Order: sequence, then C-alpha cells, then structure tokens
Amino acid sequence: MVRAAFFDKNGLKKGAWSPEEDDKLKAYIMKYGHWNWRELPKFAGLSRCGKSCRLRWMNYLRPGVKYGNYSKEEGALIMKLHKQLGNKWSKIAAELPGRTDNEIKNYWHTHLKKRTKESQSATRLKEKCSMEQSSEIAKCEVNSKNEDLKDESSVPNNPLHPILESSPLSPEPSSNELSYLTSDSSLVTVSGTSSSSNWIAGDGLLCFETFESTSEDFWTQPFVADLDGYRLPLPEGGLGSPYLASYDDVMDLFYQGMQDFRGISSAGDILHICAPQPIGWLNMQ
DNA sequence: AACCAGTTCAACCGCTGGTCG
DNA sequence: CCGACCAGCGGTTGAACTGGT
Repeated sequence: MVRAAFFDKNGLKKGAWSPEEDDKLKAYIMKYGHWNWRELPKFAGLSRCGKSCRLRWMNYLRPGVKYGNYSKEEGALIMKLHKQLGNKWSKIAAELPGRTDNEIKNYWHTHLKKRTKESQSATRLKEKCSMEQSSEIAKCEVNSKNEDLKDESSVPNNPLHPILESSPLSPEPSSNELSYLTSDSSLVTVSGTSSSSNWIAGDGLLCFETFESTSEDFWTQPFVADLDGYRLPLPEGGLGSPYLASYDDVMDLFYQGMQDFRGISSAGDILHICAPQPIGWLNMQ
C-alpha cells in the first residue's frame, strides 16, 4: 500500500522506502543521531530529502514504535483526547507511548471517526427522544436520521469546537428505557436510571463514562515519564564505542535500556546524547 | 474469474512556529 | 526587528488491499 518509488527532477528519491534505505537510515541515526535532517541524507548515503528521512525515522524506524493492533483502551484514549484537544495529533500521540501522530491520525480517520459519528448521532437521538419522552419513538428516529444526513457535511472542524463527533457527556434522559437507531439501522434499547451513565452504543463501543467508571486506574495512571533527564548506561565512548561492534549491539543496548526504564517515548533523544557531527566524514558507503 | 467501489495507510506537501545571525 | 533556515505538524494523496456483485 505504498507509492511506487521514483526519482523527481532533482534526483531525489520519492515513494516507498526499500529495506536497504531503511537500514542505512537506521544505522546512521543509531550511530550519529539526527543532528540535521536536511544534511543527514547526504551523509547517510541516501537520495532522499531530509523531510522524508525524518518522517520515515519518526514513524517507522525509531525504536519503540508500535504498529497496528490498537487496544480498546488506546482507542478510547484517542477518542477522549481528540475530544479534548481536537486534531492535535502530536499532542495525542504524546499520550500514547510508541504511537506516532501519523498513525493515530490514520487510525482516527479510518476507525474512530466513524464510531464517534455514530455515537454522536445516538446521543442526539437520545437527547431528542428524551425531550419528547412521551411521543412516539419511531417518529423521533426517522426525523433524527434525516437530520443527521443533513448535518453530516457541516460539522465544523475547528479547535473551538473540539468535540465535533462525540458528545457522550450530554445529559442523560430521565426515562429508564430508550430505543434508538444506530447508524447501521439496528434498533437498540437502552435501559438505566437517570443517574447512571452505562449505556452502550449499538456497535458495542463503550462510551467514555462506561470506560472511565470501569477502568479508572487506566485514566488516572500517569503515562510515561518524559525522557529528558534520563540517561542510559552508555559504555565509554558513547554509541561510537568499539564495544558496540554492530547495529545489533546498539539495538540490544537500547532495548536493555527500555527494560530498565519502562515507558521511553523518544529513543531519538537518547541517541542524541553522544551523537557527534560527522564533520569530514563523507563516505558512508 | 473479473470487475468495481470502498477502505487502508505510507508518504508527500504546504504551512507554521521557533531559533539564530 | 527582520529574514533565513529548520523541525514539526496536519491535511491530502494515491497505490495496494479487500469485499461485494
């Protein structure tokens, strides 16, 4: 699922990264760090622009990056943070160790956006239905459904309206039982007291209240400590040490450090510690 | 089996904000 | 203060994949 590699008019390679390019970039950064993204590809022996290298490193090659397999907790956290912060993907990513802004953004657009829309529709239905408690529920469903269709394209994507797609915190209806249509047109009946908040959306996605109440420790547990200030027990001579004979050695050291210090968020920072600028060091290959 | 439409996600592009001379 | 440079961010693109007909 990647763009085919090609060379642009400046002779820079674009598109999919080959394993060889990955290795070169990884090896270079593990050894010298990313002292200057613009200059880095020259020294690393890559025909790529600095931006491309940075992106590749940050999103895929950086140690500790997690791929796919989002847990329910992560999904819920992304939704919660998106609700609070809007499209501040980097800020959201900062709360999810190992996840990158790009991946979270993709995940949001492909998985969560849909769900929050459904959740929002359901919430609006709940609100509307609760206002017309005694009126026929079926009538309410049809009207709301039509309204959703109208509204769909006009939801403001604006930080001032950060809660575009989800409003699970809206007031609870006073009735004990409520039926509504989910986006897949299935009728869902929700029961609960007016003080409870344990209703569940039709597709099985837990609303935040539910998650919060059942997994409070998850929300309150502090995330990863910032890496600043933490130093791995580097051997004398830093990562350029003769004791670290190969890239694998560096990786082993890194992962050992990861075990010693759980929750590292930015391996690149570590590697910055002893990364010399390769002045006069031009021949990588 | 072939085609088509929808989905996914890696990568690109343009803009913004910070830093430095 | 101003302009140049750079890193980072967020929106968009497009090719591969997937599922339906």
